[in-house]
Amino acid sequence: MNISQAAKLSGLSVKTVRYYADIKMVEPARNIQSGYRSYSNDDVAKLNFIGKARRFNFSIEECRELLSLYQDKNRSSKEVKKLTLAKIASIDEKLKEFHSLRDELSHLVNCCNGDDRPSCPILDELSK
Amino acid sequence: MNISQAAKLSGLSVKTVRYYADIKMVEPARNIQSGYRSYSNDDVAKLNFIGKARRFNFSIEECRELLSLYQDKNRSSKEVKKLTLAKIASIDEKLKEFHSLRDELSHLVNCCNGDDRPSCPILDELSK
DNA sequence: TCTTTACATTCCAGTAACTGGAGACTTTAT
DNA sequence: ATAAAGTCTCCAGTTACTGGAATGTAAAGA
Repeated sequence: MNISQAAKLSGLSVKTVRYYADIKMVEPARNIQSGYRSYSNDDVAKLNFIGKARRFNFSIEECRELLSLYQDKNRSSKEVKKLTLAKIASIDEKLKEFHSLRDELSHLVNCCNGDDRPSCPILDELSK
Repeated sequence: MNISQAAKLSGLSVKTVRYYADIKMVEPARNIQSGYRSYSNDDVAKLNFIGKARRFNFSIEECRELLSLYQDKNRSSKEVKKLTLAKIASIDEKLKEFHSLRDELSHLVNCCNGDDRPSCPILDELSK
């Protein structure tokens, strides 16, 4: 199938699918006449896999790792679990950051009367 | 003072401080002989301000806005509050995303025995 | 004073993961 | 036959820096 079909089936944009071909993550066959990329169902499955992994916040490099594990029928689940646990830990980090950020900002907003006078605790805090 | 001093006082890297000069956010005076950037206490205050705002996840463009409000003695607190509320909303968005991401991943990890056998619910889920 | 060392400058390239657009070619539909 | 839609490659831009090379200046020690 052509790239737009593959894109539609995998829920990715054509640009993104082409990008994944460029970086050799999913390299489709080529139609010899037209030079068009020709995607198999297998290629689409990989695109799907990558799309999901990206939505799970795995980086492209991590996706590459996962993909090779995915394609290796003899792989163990240990490595995948390790990778995923590390990912969870980094998400926890981010969560902590964002929570404290949110708390600080909402505290500041609550102190700010938000009228037309120049007094503003948010800016005051920022400039301390 | 020289750039490294300003960097130290503001808690930013020299590269970053130079970058902020390049993009005309904090433009220090110049020593005519040497061509070295010469930072005033006021410049350092601005750097501090920007550093904090960046840590609060404001973008460079938003920092520019805040900085101009900060430097405008006649500004109202309304605009700042508006900007900050919008920022909180976007943080809430991110928090929601990360929470559900975390939940999904930890669910998968709990299902995965993590041994040397190829069976792995994480990859199974990814490939669905 | 000379020299070494530390600090400064500019400019170019690279990061992550795409996205947008130009110009050219192919396929499909009318 | 022609027009519209799809595809190709290649280049540039995004965000907010970071790293490095080549070069110039300043400060400290012998």
